[in-house]
Amino acid sequence: MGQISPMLRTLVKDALNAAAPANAIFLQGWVRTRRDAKALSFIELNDGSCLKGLQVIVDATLPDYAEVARANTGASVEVHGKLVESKGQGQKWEVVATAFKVLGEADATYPLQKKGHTLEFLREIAHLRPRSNLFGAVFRVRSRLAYAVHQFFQERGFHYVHTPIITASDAEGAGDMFRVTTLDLENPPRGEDKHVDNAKDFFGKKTFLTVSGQLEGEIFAHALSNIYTFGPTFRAENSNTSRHAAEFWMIEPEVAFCDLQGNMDLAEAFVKHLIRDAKEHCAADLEFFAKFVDKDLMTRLDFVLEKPFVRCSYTEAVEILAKSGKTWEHPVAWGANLQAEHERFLTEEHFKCPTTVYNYPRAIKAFYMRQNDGTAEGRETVAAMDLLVPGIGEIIGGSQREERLDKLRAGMALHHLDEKAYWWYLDLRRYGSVPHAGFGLGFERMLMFVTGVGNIRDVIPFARTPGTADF
RNA sequence: UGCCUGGUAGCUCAGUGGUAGAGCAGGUGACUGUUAAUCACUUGGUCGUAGGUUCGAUCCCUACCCGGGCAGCCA
Repeated sequence: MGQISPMLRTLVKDALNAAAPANAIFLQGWVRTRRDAKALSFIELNDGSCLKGLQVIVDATLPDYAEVARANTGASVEVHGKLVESKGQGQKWEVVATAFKVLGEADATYPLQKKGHTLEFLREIAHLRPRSNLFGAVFRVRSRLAYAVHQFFQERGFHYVHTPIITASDAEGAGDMFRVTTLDLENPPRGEDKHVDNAKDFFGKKTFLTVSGQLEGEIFAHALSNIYTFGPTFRAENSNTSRHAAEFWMIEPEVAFCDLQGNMDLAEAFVKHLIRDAKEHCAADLEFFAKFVDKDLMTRLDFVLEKPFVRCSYTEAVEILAKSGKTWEHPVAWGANLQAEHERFLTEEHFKCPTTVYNYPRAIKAFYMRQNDGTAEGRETVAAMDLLVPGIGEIIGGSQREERLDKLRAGMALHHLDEKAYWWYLDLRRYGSVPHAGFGLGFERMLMFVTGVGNIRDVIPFARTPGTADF
């Protein structure tokens, strides 16, 4: 790895980082652009190993020179040659070819020409866009951060739990679910009462794609103490925004013997770890984003790394919003949910910093969140938290969970949930219950924050949004 | 789902109530250690779909389809 061999393929990344010239090197990749001169041709070769390409010189006297005419933008090629210091400006190393071969041509219909394309157009060619500078960089960062997620938790003694993708829990309150069925939709089996007989379905009951692994995660936190999940999640909501997708990846740690404070500490450390890791391991790609996507990217990332996040209770937040002198499209009142405009004001204008809002009104939060003790009549709160970041809004949502059986049952009653469906969840409170807490981080939203890319469709390889499931 | 906005050449866009242009890509040629190379010439479009208004619609109106933005829902 990282070696230059005359026989084995060398990655462009390793060639560019070479310490010394090499008499023989072998490269394979795709042509980004070709410039022909009278006596030679210049070919920029990219293989996705890094942002930059490697300049290949093919002399017109080379027996293989006829191949160069076929090496248009997008073609795949292989090159044997010498790695030498460049005679031209703009790059340290270049390869003088001794043998040159086109493996797969790309004719004039190749859509990714060497010019600016809109993100909208590139989405329509999602099978080719990873070959562009921007998307190559985005998906290298995505890969690296997925690794960093595991690294962060594994180094802290967390165990990775694979929670189910198909679930029968149909009321977790996290959103509308996709139905999973093998029934014949044209002619489903029907019972005596003419209703569809779900007992005849594959699993013997109604099943769905998961909206969260949290409840199953809690089971494992009650055994392995510190766990996390990292997998695909599905929401059947008709959301048409730049930060919602029907299929996205979520990271959900769940920690036994942990309260809301510990949860907020973990969330902050986690976000900072991911940013630090991207800066360290994806420096060239981040510089590209800073240059072409978001001029303020580096300043923002540094700022987030250096500053402690602001923590602000929901009640304080409401007071700040009420006193701001702003006119709100959605009125500010204790008991109402904070709207995007409110969250944006807090994190972008008031605090100008990632902000964790905690202790939300009980009535607007999920049944499993822990009821805070000693709250005023009519102002009951739960130990919930949302981490808001400038530009994106909510990136993390979490809470301390209700570990007391009687309080949990009261919460379920409040939300009109059937205890029978949650018998195993209630059992966790019957047998060895412990205070515990966790959160969910939207992986794509984190990627948007780290890359500056403004649309969730552009940080996931093949986006699934309402009306679109191509590729 | 609601509101707003757009759909003109392969791509990025301009344009006008009298049936259309530029840049890039493509083609031809010139030139050059070039670097989104440069220069000259050149190919290329039933102006999203269906109706309507009008002597006449790419332009105005309506509906629909598709893209995008914002909001709600949330991660």
